[in-house]
Amino acid sequence: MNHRDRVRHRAPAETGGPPTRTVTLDDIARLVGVSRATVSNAYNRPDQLSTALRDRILGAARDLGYPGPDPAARSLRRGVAASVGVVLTETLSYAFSDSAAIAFLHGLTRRLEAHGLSVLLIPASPRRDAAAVRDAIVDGFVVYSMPDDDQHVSAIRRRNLPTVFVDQPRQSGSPFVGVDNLPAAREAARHLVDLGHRRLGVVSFPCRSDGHRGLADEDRQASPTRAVTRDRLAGYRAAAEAAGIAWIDVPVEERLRSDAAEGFDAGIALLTRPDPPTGILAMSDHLALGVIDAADHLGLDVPGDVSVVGFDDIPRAARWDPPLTTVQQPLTERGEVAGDLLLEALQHPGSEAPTRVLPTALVLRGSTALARTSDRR
Amino acid sequence: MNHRDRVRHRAPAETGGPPTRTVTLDDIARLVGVSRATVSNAYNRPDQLSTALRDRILGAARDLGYPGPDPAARSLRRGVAASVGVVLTETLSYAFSDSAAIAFLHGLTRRLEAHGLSVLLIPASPRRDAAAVRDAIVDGFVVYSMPDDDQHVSAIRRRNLPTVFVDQPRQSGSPFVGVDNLPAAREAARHLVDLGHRRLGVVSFPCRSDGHRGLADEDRQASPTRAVTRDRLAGYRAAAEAAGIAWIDVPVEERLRSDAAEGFDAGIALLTRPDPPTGILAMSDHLALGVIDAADHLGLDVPGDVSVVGFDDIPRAARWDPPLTTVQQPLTERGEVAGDLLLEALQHPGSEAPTRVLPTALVLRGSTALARTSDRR
DNA sequence: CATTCAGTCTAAATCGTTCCAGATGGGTAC
DNA sequence: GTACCCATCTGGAACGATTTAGACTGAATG
Repeated sequence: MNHRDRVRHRAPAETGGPPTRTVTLDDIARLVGVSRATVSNAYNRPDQLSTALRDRILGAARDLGYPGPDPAARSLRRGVAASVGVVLTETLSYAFSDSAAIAFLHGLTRRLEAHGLSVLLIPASPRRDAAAVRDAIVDGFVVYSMPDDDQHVSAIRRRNLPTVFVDQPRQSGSPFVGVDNLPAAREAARHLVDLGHRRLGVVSFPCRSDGHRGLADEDRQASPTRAVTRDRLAGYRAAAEAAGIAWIDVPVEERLRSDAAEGFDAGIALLTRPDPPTGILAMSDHLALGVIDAADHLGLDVPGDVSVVGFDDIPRAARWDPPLTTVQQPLTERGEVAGDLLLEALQHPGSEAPTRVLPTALVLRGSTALARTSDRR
Repeated sequence: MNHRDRVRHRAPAETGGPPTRTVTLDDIARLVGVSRATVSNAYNRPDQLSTALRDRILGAARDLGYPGPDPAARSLRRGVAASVGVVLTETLSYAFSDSAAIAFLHGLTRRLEAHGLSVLLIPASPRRDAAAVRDAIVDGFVVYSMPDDDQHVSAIRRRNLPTVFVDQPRQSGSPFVGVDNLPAAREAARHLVDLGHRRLGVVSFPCRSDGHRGLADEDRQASPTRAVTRDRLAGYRAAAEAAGIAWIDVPVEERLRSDAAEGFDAGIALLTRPDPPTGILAMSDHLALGVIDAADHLGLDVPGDVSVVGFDDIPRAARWDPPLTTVQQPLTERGEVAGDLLLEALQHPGSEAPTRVLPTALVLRGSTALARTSDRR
């Protein structure tokens, strides 16, 4: 705080004004004896001034310790941020423990960095207000699987910037990329039914963001706030009912996060029921792998005693013991497509908002098998 | 003069001036008939005006589709960005394929999001210029294992913002967090030597950013640009020479990235030499796992025919077949500490710059064993 | 000799806010 | 009636840059 007016010419901030920079364009201009415009040009348009003068300016800037043109001021004036905001389900750090989210970010950044765009990861946990979204200095947004009623999403809508929605209901006029969750989940469930399983169980994402952990009653199942949850649940149910299984008899264990620990917990809960399921549908591979661990822990064989189906096909799924039967979706590609769509929207603001639905495929591996004859009823 | 000024009062952009916002604070102020300051207060200091007026203002804003105060302008005026820039080795997308980087980001974001800070991931591949760094609207930086001579790093230095350096030489006055790579690597190599291995091989990170892939000659080994590479190499060497092994006889295979494919490639190269090593030191677990695959591919047994030691102790290492002997370092904690240090530096700009050296530990698992008696010389 | 021109450089307007230092005006205290 | 106060609201000066239009050279052109 002491040698600040080594450079500063105006009066020192007296009444605690806004935090001031130590050196500005103005200071350089004054020192060299040229106009601000020329200093600006020295940085941004080297062809607009003689090399001699430019060197003199840049030299003076170095001497004064000038940090270069202030990015905020530049962004304000130019109207461009050169960055893209990303908002993900749950907390920010959670994204780095979820393979699916990581793969998505991998694809997304691959596309965006090719255009020199930075990626702003915005904290958007349900408990925080939307200040971070309002203050995000970005040219556009990517919204990844957020609850429908989330305040961050509505704050983003209000920002009125190009926005790509991933795996959630598309908003009018905004590009969308995702998979068709309902039929994909239905196929997974039908697979179990076809193998003769009649007693099913589900490990689900949260239906609401109220921190509930345990069985989801009819009421909760009625309207999950995230589209992914809603659609997969509906898919499971459709296949079950098509096979004549009463949905009310299918326990749905709701868990807060998508990780193996939660999956384990849910697996224990399901498999220690009086009449335990012989086929379990998990909404993610992380959860499914936890369920397999739980079966293991209880001395049950997978797939001998219980079959397990996941969702996502993360790399680890194929290497697990037993290898996981799961619904494959193009995780990285989703990110790439999201990047492409956003770049397109940034370049042609008024254009049509495309919808890209990516394919899924049920991958049969070792975690599912025919139900025991005795269980088929 | 009709209602066309419902939104914009100035003339439509004629000569392609700066991109203008559709609606500004000014427009709301004019419409409601109050001053700009009052509209600003409606957003930022609700206690400074009557609820009635505030509602009227917010209502008008909604009617006009006002996106809220412009973040760039706000940031300029306030002097705060509410975000932190992160620069990582290699491309941005690469970070999402490297468990160590992911764990780091996990820890970092966990700390930063608790304070409502966003994280700006800045593309800093060696091939790009430092524009993204110069334009980054942030309050501080985190620099993660970058080459010493990197232009992005010098651009960050010039920005003169609080900066935390991770796993690379600390810059004067800046906080640092990392591990002591030299002794850690030395311990890893000594472990092999103690097991009787005399013919060693190394799989290394790049010594320079020139895209070289293959054996690193003496010259290249002399001064790797990244501290991590430098220190680990020196550690391996120290242990080898202490055991009387001539370093010139130890093949160092340099690879571009830290992943299993590169490790596999390097493993093949080492193990198909005329006099193949019986003990291999890899600078990361990703590389080490690739080496194990390579041995497998060649019909060699690990650890029977060749011992392998990794570095990092990523989650997968313990679950591999055979489980990997490796140098454990606190991956997530490094991120957390980096976050803490940066938060501290942001809150107390002038304060002492702390150095935090985290502990490492050699974890003995199944990928290393006694050298065959015939190999011990 | 007048004209054009390219190369440099400058002045002033602007980007969209926030915040400080009052102004206003009605109510309460004495 | 005067003094004081509190709650509201306003004016205008920042914040630190970019950009457009034009001024000033000296040289080249016709």
